[in-house]
Amino acid sequence: MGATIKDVARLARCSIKTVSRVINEEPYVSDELRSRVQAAVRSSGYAPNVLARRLVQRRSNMVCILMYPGFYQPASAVFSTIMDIGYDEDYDILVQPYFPSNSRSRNRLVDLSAEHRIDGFVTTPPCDADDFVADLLTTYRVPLVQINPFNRIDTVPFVAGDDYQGAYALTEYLISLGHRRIGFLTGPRNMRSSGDRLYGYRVALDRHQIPFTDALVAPSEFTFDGGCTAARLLLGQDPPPTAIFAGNDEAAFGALFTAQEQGLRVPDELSICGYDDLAFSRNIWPGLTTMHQPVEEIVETATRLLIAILKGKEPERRQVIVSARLVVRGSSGPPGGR
Amino acid sequence: MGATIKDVARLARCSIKTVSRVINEEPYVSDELRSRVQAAVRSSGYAPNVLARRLVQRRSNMVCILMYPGFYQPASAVFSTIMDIGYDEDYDILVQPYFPSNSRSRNRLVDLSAEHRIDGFVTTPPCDADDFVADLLTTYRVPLVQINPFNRIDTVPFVAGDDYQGAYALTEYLISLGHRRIGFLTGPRNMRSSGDRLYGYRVALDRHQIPFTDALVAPSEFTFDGGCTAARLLLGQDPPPTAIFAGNDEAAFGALFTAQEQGLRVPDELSICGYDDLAFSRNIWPGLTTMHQPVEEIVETATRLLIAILKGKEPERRQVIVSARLVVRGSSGPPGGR
DNA sequence: CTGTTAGCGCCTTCAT
DNA sequence: ATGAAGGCGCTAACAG
Repeated sequence: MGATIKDVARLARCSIKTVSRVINEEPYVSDELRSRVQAAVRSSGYAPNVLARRLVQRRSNMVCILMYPGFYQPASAVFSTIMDIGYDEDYDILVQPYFPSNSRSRNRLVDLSAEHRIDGFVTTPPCDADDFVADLLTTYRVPLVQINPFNRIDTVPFVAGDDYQGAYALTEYLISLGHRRIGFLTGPRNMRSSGDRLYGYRVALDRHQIPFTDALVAPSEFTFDGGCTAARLLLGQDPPPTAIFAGNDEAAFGALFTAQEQGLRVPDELSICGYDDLAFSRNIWPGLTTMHQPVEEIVETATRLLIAILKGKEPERRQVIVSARLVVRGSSGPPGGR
Repeated sequence: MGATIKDVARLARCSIKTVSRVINEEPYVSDELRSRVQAAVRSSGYAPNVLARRLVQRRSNMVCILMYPGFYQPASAVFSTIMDIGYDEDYDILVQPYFPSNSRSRNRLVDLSAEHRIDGFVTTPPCDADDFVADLLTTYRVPLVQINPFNRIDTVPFVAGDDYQGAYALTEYLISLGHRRIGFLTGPRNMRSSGDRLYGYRVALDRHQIPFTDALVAPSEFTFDGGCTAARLLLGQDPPPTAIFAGNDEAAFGALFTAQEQGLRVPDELSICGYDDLAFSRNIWPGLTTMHQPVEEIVETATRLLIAILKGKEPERRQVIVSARLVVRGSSGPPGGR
């Protein structure tokens, strides 16, 4: 059993409050007493009991980030960043899987908020497609920051990528290569970014006087399998598209797989682009051209925003939009390989 | 501010102890009182304060999983499983990045153990290559379960894949296809599984009277870039190997990339196999032949083992070895495409 | 500057 | 079967 504040007080021959002052770096302690306490802390191996502190302060110093399992991205790249923030700010960060509209997920969320264990939440898409999350947290008055929110609510802080701008830029890039028949793979309807990206694609076509064709838009659900199916659909057309812009990288991987399966040479016979720039996108042959979203940065900003709010430091911007950057790799080129 | 146990007691006209009995499902409460309390709980929206409970029980009900950031696998696939266990068993599960021998990581670990916030730990490779972890936790008497431990210590429970068996099986499979010149990509020296896999490869060669050649073994560090470099090295030989067995899937992805970069047809001109069966292995063209390690199962077993130990239910087996299964996909075939 | 007194919300012990 | 008292380890509020 570890030493408690009382043990330290006894060792340092002072009151527990003085010990408390020293370990919390409060002022009003004489240098001499301070160093006596510090010595006592060292010799006893004392460390504050975080649980007791949390109880009396009525704060758990824990935040929770809701993630939809099954997406590649959230994983490794992001965790290190998140946890580092936790360390800096003295928060424990709980990663919680959340399936929208799933009762088990919802119950878990209710428990976490009701039992006073979580000070604040960050949601990632498509978790917040389930209004339950925002409603519940509002009821319990637990602060929430959304990443790429489905609905941008004035009162809820968020950090989002600029999907419209990104999709516009990528489409324009393909057009500049000479492509005219550009297929597009969409994601779930309950995901804002999917809609915004489609819109960026449409506007870019429009600005360059390329007619929009319904038949060139196929649903991929933003998954690998969805990408395969959708790509097969588009490639079956006559004439087939010379380029496919998948609304996210996972779907693009599916499209790439399908193209290779059909013996198409990428990019000579077909250009394929994605969106997100997953860690894997540079590792897949021939390298995926995509829009880089600075996921680490987005997650970090959101988490810091939440913690700032929890600590009562009102940040100047509660709604942040981050732009995406084109990354050209081997999967794109001019139609017909020049 | 939520209702407390006192509020419920007042509403139900009984003592707080009775409320406590009801919410903890203890016996010795009359049916009538019990239902009165339950009604009061509902009408007040009471939920126990987990922080208070943790303090008085001197348990945080939190366990921590140490993961090395940068590996693909740990991520999405695994999290949902882990968190579900947490829900079942009423534990919060903290995922913590850990870099072996890194002082920041170490400090963080000290804090977590010293401040009474974590009841137990699970380590994943190569975190435990740093003896600091086991030493520290032993000192603080915090239970530990290791996944694929670097050193198997009698006193420390673990769950591990059978790397030797798996590598043996995969090598034998390649031999059965007719391969004789099989390259092997190794991982970091501080990773047990790397050594075991190499050993399985050697023994399989040996059993089939194929001479072991040093030049066919190249270091990959179990990363994509490592796989690229190592594959380039092997393919530069004369004659080049007809198959490459990468000690893990990430390195195999690198080898695959390099092969395609050099215009080699996989598997006709070169077979490539990996180990682990990452989620992505089926999504990369032409599909990676690999040994499937049931990662979810391993992580689940380890976590449940830890929680069982924490709850005082001594499990019958404290050291578990799980075997791997061959998964044949498009990246392997007979040498010379028959 | 330093110490004393009260809790935080809950569970444990021991009466009743 | 029920309740009263005490304390987990800490900090907040107020005295000295």
